[in-house]
Amino acid sequence: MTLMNTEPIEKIGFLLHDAQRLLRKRFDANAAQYGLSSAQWRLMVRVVKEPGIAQARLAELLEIEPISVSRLVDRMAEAGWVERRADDNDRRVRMVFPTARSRGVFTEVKGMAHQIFDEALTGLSLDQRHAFVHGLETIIANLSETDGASLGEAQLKEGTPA
Amino acid sequence: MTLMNTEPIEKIGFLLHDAQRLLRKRFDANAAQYGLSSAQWRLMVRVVKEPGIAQARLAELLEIEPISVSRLVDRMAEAGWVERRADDNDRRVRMVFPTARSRGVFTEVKGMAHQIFDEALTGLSLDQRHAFVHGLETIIANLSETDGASLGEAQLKEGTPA
DNA sequence: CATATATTGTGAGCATGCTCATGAAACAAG
DNA sequence: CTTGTTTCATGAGCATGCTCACAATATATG
Repeated sequence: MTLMNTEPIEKIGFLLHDAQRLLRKRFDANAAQYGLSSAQWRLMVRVVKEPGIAQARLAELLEIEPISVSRLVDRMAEAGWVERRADDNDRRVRMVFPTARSRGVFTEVKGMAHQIFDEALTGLSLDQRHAFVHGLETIIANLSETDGASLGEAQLKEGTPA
Repeated sequence: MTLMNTEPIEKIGFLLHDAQRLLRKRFDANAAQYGLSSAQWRLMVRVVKEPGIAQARLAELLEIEPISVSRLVDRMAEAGWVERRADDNDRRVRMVFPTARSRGVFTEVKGMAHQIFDEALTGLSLDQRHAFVHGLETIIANLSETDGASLGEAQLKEGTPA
């Protein structure tokens, strides 16, 4: 099936969707033994790296909405992964700290994720891996430029810094 | 910088996640004018290609659970994208057909998706695009093989915590 | 035929994302 | 200080996925 001379454009939407879903499923299946989801893992990484981070900052880094962070932290606090504390300098802010339990499993889960990624990339040479990462980074850069609607509204956002 | 062996590995989870999310957001933003989501679009493609397809078959093709198809078809039937009909040969089955409206916008949305994919891949040569698609297909193949838990069954399950 | 098993679809309820709206607190001008 | 604006967090409610459970139907087997 290497006769695919038709442009790969048609397929990338479905391929990207499938690859991401499979990777997330695999991570979730392995992290379930810790009671941790992939969304919670992404948040935990940030909190462990920057204890006391504000939820608004987490939303910015994770590129999800603040309300989504709110719900995620709700469940993670209840599960004992993080805890909220008030910020004495800004009473609007709820600082998020990792628990001892978070710090305990962090390295372990990180290693697990590494194994999964390694398995996912099995069969690709170093050059091929770099080419693949380059493709991902290109897509992210292209679609981040005019993050809203592209067709029909692209003009409106020209020259918008961020 | 001596051994770049692990460097791309660390990032691909987050990169894949980001690229897929951006692509989906861009599609949804543009398809919103039709009142169509990306999940509904994926299902519509299958239904237009194979009118009368059973929900169980859709679940298999879309690689989601039958219950998810059920809810999706519920909303799409209500929105006038598809309609359910009984199968005279198997009274368990609910056949799914595209409406005239579906067939009407199909080509249009397909073109829109193509434009988005084209924009996403801007700056990549044909070779680079093929290399990227090859990477995606490799990941999908690697993770589809043992679709369940990999490490969970192999090693880590020994000392199950919690 | 009768009974056991498999398949098809769905209800209940949860996780993770979203939009829209709102309250509390901080900040900027006057 | 007062007022208007911005920022931070969250409530309400929806879309899309999931697991678990179950009813209806089809199929295989004794």
